[in-house]
Amino acid sequence: MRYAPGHKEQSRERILRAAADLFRRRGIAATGVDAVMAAAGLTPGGFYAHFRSKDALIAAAVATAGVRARERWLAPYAELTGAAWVRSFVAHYLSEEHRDDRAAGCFVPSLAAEVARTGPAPRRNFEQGLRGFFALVESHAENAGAAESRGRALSAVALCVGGVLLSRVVLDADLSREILEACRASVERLLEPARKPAPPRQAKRAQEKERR
Amino acid sequence: MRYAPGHKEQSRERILRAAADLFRRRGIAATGVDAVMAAAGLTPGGFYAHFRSKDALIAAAVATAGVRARERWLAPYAELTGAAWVRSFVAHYLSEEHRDDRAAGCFVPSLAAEVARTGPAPRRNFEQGLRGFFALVESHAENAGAAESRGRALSAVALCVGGVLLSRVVLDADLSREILEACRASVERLLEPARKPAPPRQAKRAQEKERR
DNA sequence: TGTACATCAGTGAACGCGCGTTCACTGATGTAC
DNA sequence: TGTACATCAGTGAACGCGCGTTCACTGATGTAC
Repeated sequence: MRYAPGHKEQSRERILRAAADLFRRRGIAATGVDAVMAAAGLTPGGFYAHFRSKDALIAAAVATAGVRARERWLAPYAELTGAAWVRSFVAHYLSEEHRDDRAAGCFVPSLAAEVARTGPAPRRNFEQGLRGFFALVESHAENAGAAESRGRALSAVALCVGGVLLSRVVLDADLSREILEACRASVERLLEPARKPAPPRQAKRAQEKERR
Repeated sequence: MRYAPGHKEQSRERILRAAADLFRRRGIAATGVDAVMAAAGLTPGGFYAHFRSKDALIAAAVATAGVRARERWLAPYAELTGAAWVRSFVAHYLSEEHRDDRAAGCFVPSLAAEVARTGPAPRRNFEQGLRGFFALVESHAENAGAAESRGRALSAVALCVGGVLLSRVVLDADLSREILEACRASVERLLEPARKPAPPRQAKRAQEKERR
């Protein structure tokens, strides 16, 4: 039905978005080319005018999912910094909404394990998205620039990813919420400035002040 | 070739171990029944004398992988406690050896995302193994019994799982090692007793003493 | 301005292949008499 | 103790189906003269 010349790039975008969504929701191996094309409003035969193979689609869709994650997690509270940013970020990332929204959620918990088993091209693109995630957390966290801030950012991301992953696999709704809550608290604790030997309660008050 | 009556249970065990290994290494959706049976030294036709379907195998293999994880991570340093146990545990769990040994490694980073997309039976078995993992960390960590120890244990597990997951997907060997190292440090920091307002350096010395 | 042809961006049927599953058959062991 | 039969624990070929991929064809748009 769509024959208009000059629209090929738009079709490609639709295919990529459909693939990024379906891969996150159902898994890469479990998603066929036919399903992706149908979700993009096209027939299976046209696929190979856009991509050389399913492997090529996987690599491109991983990159797309990374870019969409950046849009989702970077833009909304870009003006915040320090403890306020951390609080706002974990409240969204480690939320029940994000846990339940696999299709539009972060690509890392959904795709990491499967991408780790693929060839170098998808992994390269995944790594690029992941570096962006690391940089996002490092640049907004309280102790940006400090010697240990890089390691803190890496492990804060690992903790966020692990938390969402575990909260999704668990059947017990109470346990799932408990995991999210525990991870929120621990990420905040991890990204606290550690240089001050002050007891935690005073540190918390200082953060509250800064938030206003 | 194996016709001896009374050996059925052993065949079943071999199938389960082969499935648990292959699922972790190649993924659940990407592993066929034929491959599992071949790895168990049997032909594909015999499979349905042991399991009603591939779904039934998935549920049983997840349970098997959970039990084997318990053997691997519980037994070796069961006599240690507190900071010494934490140090020893993360040194093994967040090691390059574990990262590179997907087949015999922990089932959580390998299978969580895929199991989260399956039916209730595999997820139930996965959850049971995960609860064991939580209990393992909570019971050995320094602040066992404290009010916050449960949340600390949950998030420490999430951090360990996320760390291994990210270290596996990344192509850059330096970044992969950096992730593991950062997570080791952060898990130790998370499981530190938090009540003492002492600066980190003194706390570290105290842990070193306890280790001897 | 109209007509003929080329190109774009698909359609839709077909291909070979591997998957999960079924089933008729078989060799080794156990049991009855 | 020997023989006949039943049962156990598989084998191996076949089935339908869905997958990734190919290809002849087609309707809409652009270009030449």
